[in-house]
Amino acid sequence: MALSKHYEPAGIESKWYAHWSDSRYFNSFPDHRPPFTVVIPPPNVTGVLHMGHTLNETVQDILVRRARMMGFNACWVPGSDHASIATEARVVAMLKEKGIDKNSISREKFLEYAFEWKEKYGSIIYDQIARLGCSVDWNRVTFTMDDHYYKAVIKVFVELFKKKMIYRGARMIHWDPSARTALSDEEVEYREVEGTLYFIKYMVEDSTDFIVIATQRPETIMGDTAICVHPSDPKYKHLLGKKIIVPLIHRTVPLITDEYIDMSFGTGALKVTPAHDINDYNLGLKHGLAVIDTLNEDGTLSEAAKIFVGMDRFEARKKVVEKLKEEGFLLKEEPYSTRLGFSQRSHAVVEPRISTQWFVKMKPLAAPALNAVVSGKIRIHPAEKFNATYKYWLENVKDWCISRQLWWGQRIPAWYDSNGNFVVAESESLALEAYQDQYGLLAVHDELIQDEDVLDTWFSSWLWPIEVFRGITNPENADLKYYYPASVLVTGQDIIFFWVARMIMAGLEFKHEIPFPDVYFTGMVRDKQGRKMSKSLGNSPDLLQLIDKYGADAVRFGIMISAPAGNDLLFDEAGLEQGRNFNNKLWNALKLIRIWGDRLESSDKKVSTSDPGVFATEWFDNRFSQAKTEINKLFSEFKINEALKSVYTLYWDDFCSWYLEWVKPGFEQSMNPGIYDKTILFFEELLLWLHPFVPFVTEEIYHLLRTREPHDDLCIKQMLPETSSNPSVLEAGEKLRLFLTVGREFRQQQQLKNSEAITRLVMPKEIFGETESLYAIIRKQLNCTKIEFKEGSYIGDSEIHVIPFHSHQIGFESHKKQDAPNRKAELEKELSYYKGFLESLNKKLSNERFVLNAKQEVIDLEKKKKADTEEKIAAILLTLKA
RNA sequence: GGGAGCAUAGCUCAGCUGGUUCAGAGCAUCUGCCUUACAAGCAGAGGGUCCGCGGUUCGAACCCGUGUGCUCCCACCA
Repeated sequence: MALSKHYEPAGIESKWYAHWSDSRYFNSFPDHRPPFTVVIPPPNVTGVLHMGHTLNETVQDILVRRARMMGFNACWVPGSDHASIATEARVVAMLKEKGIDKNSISREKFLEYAFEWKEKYGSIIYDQIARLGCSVDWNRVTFTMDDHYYKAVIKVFVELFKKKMIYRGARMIHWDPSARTALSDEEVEYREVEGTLYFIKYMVEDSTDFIVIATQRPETIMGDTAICVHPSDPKYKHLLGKKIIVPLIHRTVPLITDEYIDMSFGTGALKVTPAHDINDYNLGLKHGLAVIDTLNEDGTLSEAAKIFVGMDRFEARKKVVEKLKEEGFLLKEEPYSTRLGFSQRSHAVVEPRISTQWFVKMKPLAAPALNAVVSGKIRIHPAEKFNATYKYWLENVKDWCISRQLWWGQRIPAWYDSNGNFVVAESESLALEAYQDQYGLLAVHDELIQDEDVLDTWFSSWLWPIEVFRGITNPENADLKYYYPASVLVTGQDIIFFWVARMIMAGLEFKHEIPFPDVYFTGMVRDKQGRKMSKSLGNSPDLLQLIDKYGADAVRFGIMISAPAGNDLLFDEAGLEQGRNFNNKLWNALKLIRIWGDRLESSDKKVSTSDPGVFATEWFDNRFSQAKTEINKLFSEFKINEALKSVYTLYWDDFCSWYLEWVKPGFEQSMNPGIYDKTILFFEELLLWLHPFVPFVTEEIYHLLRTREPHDDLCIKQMLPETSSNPSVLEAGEKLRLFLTVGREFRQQQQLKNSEAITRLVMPKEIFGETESLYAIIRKQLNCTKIEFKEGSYIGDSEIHVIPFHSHQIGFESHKKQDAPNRKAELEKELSYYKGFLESLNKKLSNERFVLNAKQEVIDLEKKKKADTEEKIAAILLTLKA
């Protein structure tokens, strides 16, 4: 069968993914092998995979596939997150298009629509995960609103409530007026915004005196309940104890003092609006001020505002300014830039608002979670970048607002009677029992009503590594015991607090065990110019289109090759092209080897010691071992992109450019079967090491390389263990490669055509020793008919001499150009080089600090270098004398 | 305002314990090649005040100080 000119991924990818799935290779069950568990960071059910996910999933798949091939029972659990606010917003919008108002339908009806919507769109991400080649266990798909998961969240809520770690209370929280729900602190994003600072005149009661207040939010003046100045501010000394009149509404408020005030900012006087600013709220608490909430849930002005009631907050701002202007209270306006909080989900400007919400006490959870990282039980990669951040957040953590005024999510399991007494229980019937225990019989005409609110999405996600194995709902099950804790968590650094820290808390709190020993943070994926990927910029490519264009392997390759651990990566399609080229390079080696297969010598012919393949195979064997050690080390340090680079070089340079060229039979010559078999083994093993990165092309090639038994598939083959490599063979290989490079250069300089042979090559034997096969490579690669070994002599005039210089560089010179003085100069140059080196070594070794601080092996190494150098100097001196 | 990280070739980055395997890799660029697996390739080349300044040291890309610039996190002063 003739193979196509280029590797064409389209049909091949779907074929193998189907085969892998049908063969249940990725379905894991507990057995005698050690487990390797990864839980996917569940993408939002609303979304499609963007390049950030692509990077994450690729990293996970590389780790999972590699573990599977190293003898672990690999289990990668896929799933998705119900993403309460984001999804609810999408469903509300969808209903609106249909002409349905959310408030006009029942909660039950709404949830029906939501689940319907989820069924329709939730599978998109799963298709994408499959297209990317992810080896997830599709039997374990988990959704955070699955029945068992729902129960787990409720169970945990009740448990924490019983431990008094959840409480209900009125607090100032971030309010999203668009989604009409509370938000946690982490769900608020701050952005720099150009605004205006308004200077407003507040009259002093019974006086013509006034105080000027600077504010950005004049629409909140109706909620003012005090004016505050610094106690020692001379500007306001004479007014202390007076009353101030709020403009427009003519409310009389006290003038209070507090050290909190910055005398130099604005006018040094602050209007205190406890209902609409966190700092004002705290001042209000301290000074016992009234709280007047002038806003409704949707951001319109409330009755309490007295004027512009029902008007949107931003509209009202304009009107208030106009009115202040009319009445002469507005003194001036200044442009002012400030940071405003926006809802991460709805992007509306958030309002600080006092409301009754449910909170989790974080201090008791934070301490063990902090300790897990500080003590090194959990290792974060890269540590230097995130350890400090993690530590700081946990040391300064505030209570977590977990209630959301939404319908899509786990409904808070609290039941209230008409007097506001409440109980928390896992079900309504249990609630009734609990109520009776606590408050006695429910009044005849009363009933228990469940809390309308649902829980923060992250209050469900934090159970992910446990409940995907039913560890909350069925704590003693075999899966949990086998798979928990997970082996590694791979996720984006942006959710370190939302998710990672809280999973660690949950793991320790509910299972008394860390959820994973290693956390690998991937960077943000940005575009070529370093901008964030976003829909509005149109710089976020469509994953499926990329896969169609380049193939999944190329996408995986492209994104990994440019993703240094923990650093942001600039996404550039050039990387995918490189990946495509790489896949093609694999394809072509396959073609070459198959051609050799058709040109085998009769099988009884032995390999002669002068066959180039003898040294070539020995060298590559050693080179491969060396590379394995290196790659394993890189993986253990989670330097996955460097591991890819390493295996890339091993394949392209070492295997293709050197090894294959060395063993390649000459024109119209046949291939030695022994060398051929060895080559296939090398190639197969290379495929094993490449497979985690580029699974499809390697599987395809594996099957085209020779006929296979059914289910002899690459993705479940075991990698051979690391072996030690022989340094002297490696060194000879290095020298040989250098020799050939310089030799080729020399041919070029001499303008020798490929067909023109070098008739005689004169070289000292000590460069390579007695390796017959190695000289065969030189002869073949440099097209040289004869090599002669001479000790530093120069004969004839049509030959080429090989001159060694420096430690292991090799120079060629044609005899014509070679003069004795030149030779002497070369040696002298060399001598001064070695002398300089020796001097530096001596200094280093005689340096007290070096000797004291360096490890013994380092010192030994330096000593060895010194001895070698001395030897070389002696040899050169000897030659010079002669 | 507090904290963290970064600054090395046009771009993205390696560079362990300070030294001569230290000035590197990949990509990009340029030059020459359709050489019997591969032009999605091969063979070469150019390109750097290792951000500036000062210090420690026999010796600094590496350690210390300082300045500058960038990035991120936290806090959110009207």
